[in-house]
Amino acid sequence: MLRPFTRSTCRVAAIQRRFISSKGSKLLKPATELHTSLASNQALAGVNGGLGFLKSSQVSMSPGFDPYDMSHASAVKSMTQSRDVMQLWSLLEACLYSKYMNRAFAILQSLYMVSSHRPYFIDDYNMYLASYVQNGFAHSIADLDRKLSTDLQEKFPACEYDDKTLAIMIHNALRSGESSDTVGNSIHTYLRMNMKGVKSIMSHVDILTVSDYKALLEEFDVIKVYEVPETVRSLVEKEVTQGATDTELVVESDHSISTEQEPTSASTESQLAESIKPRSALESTNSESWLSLDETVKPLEKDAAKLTAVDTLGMRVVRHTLLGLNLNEQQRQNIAQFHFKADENLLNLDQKKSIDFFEVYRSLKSDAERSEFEKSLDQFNQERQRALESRATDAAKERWKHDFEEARARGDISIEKRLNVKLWKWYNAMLPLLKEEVKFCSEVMSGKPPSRRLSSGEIKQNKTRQDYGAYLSLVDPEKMCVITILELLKLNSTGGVIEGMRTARAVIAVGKAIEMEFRSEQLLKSELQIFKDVNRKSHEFKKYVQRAKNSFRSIKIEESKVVWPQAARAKIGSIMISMLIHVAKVDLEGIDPVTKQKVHGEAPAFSHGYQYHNGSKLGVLKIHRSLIHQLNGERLVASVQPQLLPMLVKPRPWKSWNSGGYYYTQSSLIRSKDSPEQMAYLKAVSNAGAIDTVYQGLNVLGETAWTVNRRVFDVMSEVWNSGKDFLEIPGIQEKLDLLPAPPRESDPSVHREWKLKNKEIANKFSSNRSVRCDSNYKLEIARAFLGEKFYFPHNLDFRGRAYPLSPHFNHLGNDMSRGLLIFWKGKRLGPRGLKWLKVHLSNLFGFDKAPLADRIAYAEAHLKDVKRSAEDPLAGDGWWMKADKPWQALATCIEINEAYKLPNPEDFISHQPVHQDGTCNGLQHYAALGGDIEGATQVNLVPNDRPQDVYAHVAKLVQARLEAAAAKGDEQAETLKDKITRKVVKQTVMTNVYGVTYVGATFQIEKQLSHIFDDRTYSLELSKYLTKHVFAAVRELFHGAHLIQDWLGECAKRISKSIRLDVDEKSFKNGNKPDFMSSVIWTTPLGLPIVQPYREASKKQVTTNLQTVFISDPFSVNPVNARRQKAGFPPNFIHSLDASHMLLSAAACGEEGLDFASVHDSYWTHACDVDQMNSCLREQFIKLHEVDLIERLKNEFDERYKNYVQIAKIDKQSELAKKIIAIRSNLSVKLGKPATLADEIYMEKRRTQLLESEDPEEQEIGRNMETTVSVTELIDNLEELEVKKTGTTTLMILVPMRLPQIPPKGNFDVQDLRNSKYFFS
Amino acid sequence: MSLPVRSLKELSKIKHWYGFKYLLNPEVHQAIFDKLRLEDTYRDTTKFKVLDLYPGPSQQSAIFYNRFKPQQYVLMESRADFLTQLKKEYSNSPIDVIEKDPYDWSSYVDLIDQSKKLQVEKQSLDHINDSFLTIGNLTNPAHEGLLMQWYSCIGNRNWLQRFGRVKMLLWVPTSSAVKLLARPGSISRSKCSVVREAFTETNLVALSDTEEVKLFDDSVITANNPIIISDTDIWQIRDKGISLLEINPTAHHIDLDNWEYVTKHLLILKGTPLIDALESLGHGAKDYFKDKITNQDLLNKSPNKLTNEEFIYLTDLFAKWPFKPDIFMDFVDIYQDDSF
DNA sequence: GTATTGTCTACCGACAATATCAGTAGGTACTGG
DNA sequence: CCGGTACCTACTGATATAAGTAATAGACAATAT
Repeated sequence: MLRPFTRSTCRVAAIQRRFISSKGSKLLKPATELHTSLASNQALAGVNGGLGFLKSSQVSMSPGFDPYDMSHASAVKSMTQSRDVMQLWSLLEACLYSKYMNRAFAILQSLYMVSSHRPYFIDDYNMYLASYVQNGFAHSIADLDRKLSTDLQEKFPACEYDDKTLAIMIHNALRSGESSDTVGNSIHTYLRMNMKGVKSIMSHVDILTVSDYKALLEEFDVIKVYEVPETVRSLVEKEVTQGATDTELVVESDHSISTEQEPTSASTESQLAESIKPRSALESTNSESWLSLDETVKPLEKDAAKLTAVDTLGMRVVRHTLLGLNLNEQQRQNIAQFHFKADENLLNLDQKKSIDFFEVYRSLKSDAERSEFEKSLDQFNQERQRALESRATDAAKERWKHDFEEARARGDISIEKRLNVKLWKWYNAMLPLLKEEVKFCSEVMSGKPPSRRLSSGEIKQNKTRQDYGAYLSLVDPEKMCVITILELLKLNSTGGVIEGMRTARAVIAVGKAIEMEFRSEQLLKSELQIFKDVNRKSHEFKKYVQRAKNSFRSIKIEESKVVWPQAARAKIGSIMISMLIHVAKVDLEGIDPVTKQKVHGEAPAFSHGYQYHNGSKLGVLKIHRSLIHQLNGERLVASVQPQLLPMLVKPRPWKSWNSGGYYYTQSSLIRSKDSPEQMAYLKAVSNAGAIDTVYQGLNVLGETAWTVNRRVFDVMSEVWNSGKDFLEIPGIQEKLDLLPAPPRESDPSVHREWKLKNKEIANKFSSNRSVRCDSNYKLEIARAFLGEKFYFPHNLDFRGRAYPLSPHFNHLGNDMSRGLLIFWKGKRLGPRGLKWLKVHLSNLFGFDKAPLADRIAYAEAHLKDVKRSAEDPLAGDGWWMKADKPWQALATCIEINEAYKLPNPEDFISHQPVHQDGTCNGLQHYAALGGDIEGATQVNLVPNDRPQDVYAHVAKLVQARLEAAAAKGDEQAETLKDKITRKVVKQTVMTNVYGVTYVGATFQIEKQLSHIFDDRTYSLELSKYLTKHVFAAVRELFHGAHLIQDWLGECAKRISKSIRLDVDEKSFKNGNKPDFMSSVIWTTPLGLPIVQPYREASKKQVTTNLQTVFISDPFSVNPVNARRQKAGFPPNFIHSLDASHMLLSAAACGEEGLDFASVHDSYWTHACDVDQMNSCLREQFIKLHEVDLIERLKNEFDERYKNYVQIAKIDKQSELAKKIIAIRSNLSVKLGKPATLADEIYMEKRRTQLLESEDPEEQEIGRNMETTVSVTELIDNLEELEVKKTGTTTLMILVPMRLPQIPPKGNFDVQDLRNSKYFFS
Repeated sequence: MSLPVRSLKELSKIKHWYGFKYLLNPEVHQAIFDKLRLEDTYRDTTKFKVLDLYPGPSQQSAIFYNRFKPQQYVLMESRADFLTQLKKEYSNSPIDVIEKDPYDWSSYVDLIDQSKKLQVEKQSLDHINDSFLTIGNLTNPAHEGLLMQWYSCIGNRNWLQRFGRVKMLLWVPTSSAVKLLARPGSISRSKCSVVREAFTETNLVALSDTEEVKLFDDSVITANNPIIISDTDIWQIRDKGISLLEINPTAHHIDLDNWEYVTKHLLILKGTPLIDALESLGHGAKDYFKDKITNQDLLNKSPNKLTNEEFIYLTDLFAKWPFKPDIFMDFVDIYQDDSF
């Protein structure tokens, strides 16, 4: 086919178009004048440069912050140092929180020795000092003054105090209790010492408390109101103005120290509650309309009438507001009885009663009411969220205790049988053990000499205590015990272990969970510290406090940079687990094999051992059989990390690379796989404020409120409780029955068969169990969130794709999870909405390749089925179960059915997310990049009457090829030719985008063909043959796409095989081949820098209490894995584009007020908003692809990898080769030894340095310098000189790294897709 | 009739050795056979049958045949480069060339049970089978697994060992020989050496002259007094040498399932005193064994110092343990992802 | 500097081998000059 | 008092482990000659 437009002419067209659209744009050179580098990317930036690419790529281009951005030696050094610093930090932090001040000071001294860290040292010192003050080690103002001056003058002379230091001094002075004069004088001095102004000192809200500010303002009058940071200003002002006249003084019973105050009695309370009047606006509507509810709202559990209301005042307000709404009697009663105390109503993890907030919300009639309701709910949820993130472990413990005591009270004989009773016993046995260990540790840590002579074993033990001791006293021992038990139960049957788990995973998981708990606790504690004096309790005021707290938390989280090293986690975890192993016992009953008598006994519940896999040992932690049975039936929702559940309030918006998501848990914007490299880029870009669009999009995703679809949940719950398998949920399995072993003397092949079969059985068994277990989690989480309003905080994978942070239950999950989720907010269907809902149903049934009208018709034709399915899902033929995605289909059936119950179905308020999916989204982006029309048509970029089905089309092409071959007498073609269905090729076409290899595809196709042909060898042979045709067909159809794919792969290969000029000899350790260190780095259109994390793994063994574990060291400097870099780049690049598209669409939809959710290439919104979303996403796709992204990528590469060299092979006889040989021998003479590749590189480096020098003379020298590289620059047809084969006649030389030519672009115009109905559908 | 014996010079032209190594000096071969005194075992050559696995260049096969003139001599070879040569060389000779892979268990079923090209006499377990000998070359370290499986077949009394105690002469990498011959207390002591001890009497007949010799226990060298083969007699020697093992199966009465479980697990912690290592056998194993074992010395021994007798003793205790774990669940099935 | 041998084998979310020993680096105590 | 040396400890890197190698074929990298 003729392709009249080359890429460059196309570029001219694009630029001209832009010229028209962006009037007055200055910088518009003709395309031919565009040279490499960012200058041209500035021109290319065009409309979408504003998205962030431009700024970001400039930021990330400046070297220095990335460990790989320097010579090898310094990289190693810096990485080693950062590892040291990280370890020291985490130890320092642990010591401070455990109040090992001496040890902390010693660590501080070590940190001080790390030279590269020196500039930041003051932060560490401040942390120490703050803790020193907080823990009451400073006895007087003068005392601390003395300490500060000795420390900074003698111990750390190169370190200077900063404004935070002063804030700490001021805080200390204020809390010293010394005479007002003394305090005042000191404060004066401190304020005068400021480095960046008084305001800068005052900005440290994490040090100064509200009462500090107040004192400074009022009592001492040394600061002005405007110098108080904004977030606390309102608090302080309020306090000042309201002063002591405030009658509303109530002592807050704070949730984490609630034991201190007894709650007020119920009677006073109700009086108080009475005194607070509901909003007048609501009062007016109050009387008339509580009849308007259609149905009675059922409470979740009726009981708990005995519970007295003991909620705090703030919550009483909430209740009162709620009662002020239009509610029916039942609802009123529920609310009146409801226990509005946040930490007693985390979620209905227990069988406690709770209110179906969703039902209440849905029954409200006016917007005003709804918004009032939501306001109250949100406020309530704020408290609950905090309680949830910080108290859930206690809740688990309480439950065990409760079960235990209940069983004992009842004199239950089967008491031993109950799981929770056992757990409670273990917990009680473990606790003293742990406490003792903590005591030993603190003795060791505080450097106390042992009271007696120690055995060598004890000395050793104490040595290891040095490693983990500091971490062990951070979290309340009770919590640590609970966490350990829960984590181990959670990990049952993971990692391919039949009745247990991998030790390595277990120890790390426990360590991590403890760390998480520590972080939450730490945040809470410091929050209490700061706000402890704030006790004024007006409704308004509470809001200020809330706001101040939130911003305080953000500061705290952003500030914390420490994570426990993996090794430390493992060590802590192993300590905890060994203790548990030691105490946790189960009672047994068995048959003595000799006497055949029944015997009773006791054995550890957990056992540490090993198993082999392919000759490698694997540490395993087995759980005793007798427990396994119990675990199967248990609801283990408690063991879900409470910090990672869906949130009851809107996630903290993303503001920087490490600030966003949960409130008490730090999460990172990007889930980097131990890649400090990408982190470095990310921080740089984030600090430069270049990725705001990313945050924007991500925040839209986080702000979408969800609730659980109760009707679907009820059906699922019923099915679940039956224990039978249903749809994708496997049934309960009693136990694993393996086949009996064949007699020893049977043929080895028989033994082998037996082993394979057993493996298969075990595999099936454990996969079934894990699926069932996972479903259990989903259901239990869903149950806990019934009637709740919740949100999913998101972050990104390393390519920028968004994922919810909460595991198990989220909208990215399987059909079951998705079927359980609906939008909290409801929207009236309207005419379009109703249509889309029908389309959605049809899509869920797999009827998605037809024109929209047909799909609507399909749904309409099945309205009767819909009705039956919706009204009695488990009776009848279960039509909905036949759908591709049955649970979602059921949810949709229910909505459609409800809608049709109304006189006008369009009036129905819909909560069902309706999906619009890209057809082969990867190929869509490829087609847009390559501009090939045929490909674009196939993936619906080109407007068409009916959607195109790529897979069917490929199948057709293959069929045509086979027919042609068969006609020529090809037997295999003849056999295959009428068997090519869509399904046969589907997987291969899909995975083609991911770079599936010929071999891989062969297996895929074989899997399909094996359904047709019985003979395995034959079908394998056929599939080999067929794969060739499928590959060829795909290649033909997506010609442009493949050229791009190849180009991307080639770029990645060259980059990952390129050498920086400032490598040093160390990386040349194996002969003349250096370690290649450069990974592929690019910037997405939104400005997100992506670094492919594929490097050679370097794992090390870490000794723990149980065994050694194999852990990768994130701070090692490893060469890249060129193969993975190459194979991964094309799909990763495309995914970075589809991620950009998604985030752009999210942001756009968010701006237009739509609820938006996405599963990468499937975008969801309310039925009535689908049209609007469709137009948004098309506009954003166009905006994204208006610029020639490939060209821009090349420019970015050219700039980033400028001056890199690569190795090439040329003919030894060529002129160039002779020249180079001559230069080399010259160099050798000069060096007095044979010149190596490293020497050549050094020479070239020298040349580029000269060329880039400021000094014109030096530049001149540089220009005249001849190096082995410079001579190649003069050759134009370098590529032609290159020889593929190695042999005696070839010469290895260095040439500048050059990227291949961009393939020509076809003439598909992305603007066309604006009118493509089926682009997403 | 005598078969021609190809010389080293001739054979060194072979390019592909498939990672195997062969002794290619006829004189040394003769010396080895002198030492082995096979005539003592196989007195009646009229019923003497030999199966030669992976004969490769088959120099040894020819020498063997010429020397012993067995009633039947079968070569089993699967590797194309060797096969063409073998077929050419022995097409009109008393030697049978079987084109089957000795790796496949089915090859033996075909050869013996189906096609009946080789008929082997089954003999009782009170003596070494005097009519059947297996010779083989498993010198490719990558195929060590097969060697170990053959060893375990001796214990199982299946495969070729179903015909009684069939002697085997196997060329193996010296590294494997070291492992197999390790005595209790040796640093190289591992499960396979316990297997050897349990099921066989294995002698080190000859080995190439490499540094690895030092890795053997002194007692092994003194007891066996092996012939040392010069580097130059073996093609592609590099630094990894080969050894010839004479394997004489013995009779045993071991509860194999439990025995395997116990030895396998204990030898993971081969340097840990038994008292601690035992706990890895299952929930509460330490407590159980501690009560049962009265010999304190045994409890303080580490597994790598245990003799097979001691392992059998432990196995016996293990078998009698009422709460012993399910030994057949002793594997992990690695995550396999098959959507579609 | 080449010939053979070894290692992969579709992207992401994701989740991991371990015991033991030899050799070495580094620190300490002791001793002799 | 100093340097040197013997001795000890901690750390690192290498090696063995089990024992069918699931299917397949070709590129590419690593290693040995």
